[in-house]
Amino acid sequence: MDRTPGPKPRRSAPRGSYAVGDERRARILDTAVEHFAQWGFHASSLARIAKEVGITQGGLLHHFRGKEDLLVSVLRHSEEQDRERFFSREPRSAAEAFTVLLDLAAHNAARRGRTMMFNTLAAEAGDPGHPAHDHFVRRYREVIDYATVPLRAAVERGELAPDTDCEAVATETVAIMDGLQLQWALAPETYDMVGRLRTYFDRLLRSLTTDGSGMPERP
Amino acid sequence: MDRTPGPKPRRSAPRGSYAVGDERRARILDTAVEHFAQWGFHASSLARIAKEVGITQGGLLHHFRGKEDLLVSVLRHSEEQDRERFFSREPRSAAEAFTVLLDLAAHNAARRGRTMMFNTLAAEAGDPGHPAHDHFVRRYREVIDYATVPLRAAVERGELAPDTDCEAVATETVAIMDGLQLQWALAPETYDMVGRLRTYFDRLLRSLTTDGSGMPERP
DNA sequence: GTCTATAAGGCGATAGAC
DNA sequence: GTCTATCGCCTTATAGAC
Repeated sequence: MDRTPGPKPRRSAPRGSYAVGDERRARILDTAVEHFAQWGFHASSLARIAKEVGITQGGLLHHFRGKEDLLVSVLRHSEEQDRERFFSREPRSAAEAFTVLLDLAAHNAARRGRTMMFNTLAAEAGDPGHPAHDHFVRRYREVIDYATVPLRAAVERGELAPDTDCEAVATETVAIMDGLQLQWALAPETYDMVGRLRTYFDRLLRSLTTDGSGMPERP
Repeated sequence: MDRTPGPKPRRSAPRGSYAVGDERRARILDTAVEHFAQWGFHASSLARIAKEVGITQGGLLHHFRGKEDLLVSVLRHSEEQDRERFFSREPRSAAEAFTVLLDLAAHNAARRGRTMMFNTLAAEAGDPGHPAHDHFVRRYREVIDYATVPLRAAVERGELAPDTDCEAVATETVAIMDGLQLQWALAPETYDMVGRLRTYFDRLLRSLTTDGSGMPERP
């Protein structure tokens, strides 16, 4: 489905033979995403994942210590990609920050498996005993903190109303994105997730802006 | 459906509980909620549910045809309760409609298992092969339609801005509630879900209210 | 209404061959 | 790096006793 474009030697890669091994590893990760999306963590099966990759369960366990290790690896891998692609530099205005989130939503709509995986795992992880519980607690803390920064800066610059509760807006923004993703997942072909999000940002920004100007033109 | 041909009117027995024979059935439903919450559908186990109820798997299967029947029964039972409690009469204003939703959020925060079950199942059901897929597609359609009605009425009465996209607002409101529930589920003791929702409604209602001064025009 | 027994199969993890 | 074989346990569903 989606090929990871940048095979970078994260661990010290002596001799080229690692490239081959890493590609198999990457294929396992991609396949695991689809399975965690459809089955969640508990009901996913290493044997089924391995079979789809074209190896056996024993072969898969050469690359990952066990099921939990696979899950954590998948989550880490996925989110590192996103961090690089969307959150590597600071937006220069609140409107630009929202535009980045619209790009993210569009990207998510283009990778159904990964998006559905996050829907399912984020929900499952509410159980304190879930192997990804701590991961998601930390993730939401980070994401909301990150989204709060450009809002605060915009308030400082007088771009947004001075009494804006930036963390509340950030929380709400993350919630809306998750909620729309949940609805989108039920009918991905017909549901305009990005359009819904744009409508929301449009009104949000208008209500936070003192002079009543809305979002900039869409890219 | 199982047990339909009973002469006993299980439905609308307003005096707080079930006939003695159906009490076991109700206990199974309650227990199943907790298990579907923690494990989702696929990874839940009839034997574990039965054991917690205090019977065997075989005993449980006397009340429900199989696992899917149990799931459908749980969903139907849960949502009928909510429909009666929260959505049996039409709100008189947009503000009152939002108040009902705040009550619902407070109620959800007070029944962790059921709320987490809906988080997990709604996410899992994105898979078209999931036994609750059609159920959730229908449910979101109904909920959004239902939420749209009082908004349209409020626009007609001049209570809200005439250019309000009522279905968009309804969609967004449902999304926010789901998104906040997802975050709440990760830390139910410390997360003020109702407060967050109230903050959102406050700003939403303010931005939708026509007070005659400088409401910017929008396509 | 609940039990036991059983069928037929899937699970994760480990061990060792090559 | 991948295979096969295996362990012990779990799964849903059915059949029949009481």
